[in-house]
Amino acid sequence: MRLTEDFFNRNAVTVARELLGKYLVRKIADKILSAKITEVEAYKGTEDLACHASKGLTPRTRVLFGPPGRTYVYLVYGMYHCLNFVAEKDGYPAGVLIRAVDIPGGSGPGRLCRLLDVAGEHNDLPVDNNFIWVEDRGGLVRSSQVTTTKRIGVEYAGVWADKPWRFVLSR
DNA sequence: GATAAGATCATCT
DNA sequence: GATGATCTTATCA
Repeated sequence: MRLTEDFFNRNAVTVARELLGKYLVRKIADKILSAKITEVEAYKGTEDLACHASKGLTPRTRVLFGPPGRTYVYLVYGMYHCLNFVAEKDGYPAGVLIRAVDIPGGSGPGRLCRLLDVAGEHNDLPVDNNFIWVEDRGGLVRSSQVTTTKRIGVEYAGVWADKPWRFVLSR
């Protein structure tokens, strides 16, 4: 079944952990693509220097402060997009970055968005949009399959860079 | 196999 | 004017 706002309206780290094993579904025209989520990272709060919201509420981060479950798509390094889902209650900035899904060549957030044709126009879509969403297909994820590590590419964030907020699903 | 550099632009200072 | 929640390609060993 499709995840609703309630799923995302919780601690961002919990949401990230539980997104593992769920299915990312992308609808392009009348074609449906779906893939199991295998790698995520949580970003939460204005104190988390690795989180975009640490800059405060700006036109760009406005989405993160909004209601949970919405999409947050942004451009990094001028050429790649990253796909996130907003977490926690309306007014609290947090999000979960989808780093990888279980499709050939789908590892890495940049490649993921290129393969699924996700770009800037998919930013700030509501939970019940008809383009991209997440489904729970009932598969159980054993804790022994989950690897927890620090987040990638955020060394500049000081102590926040060491937070174990990245979750990887192994086979 | 490993490391280095290049591409490229919205956002913030 | 500087800088990234990245990936690909080139060059070297």
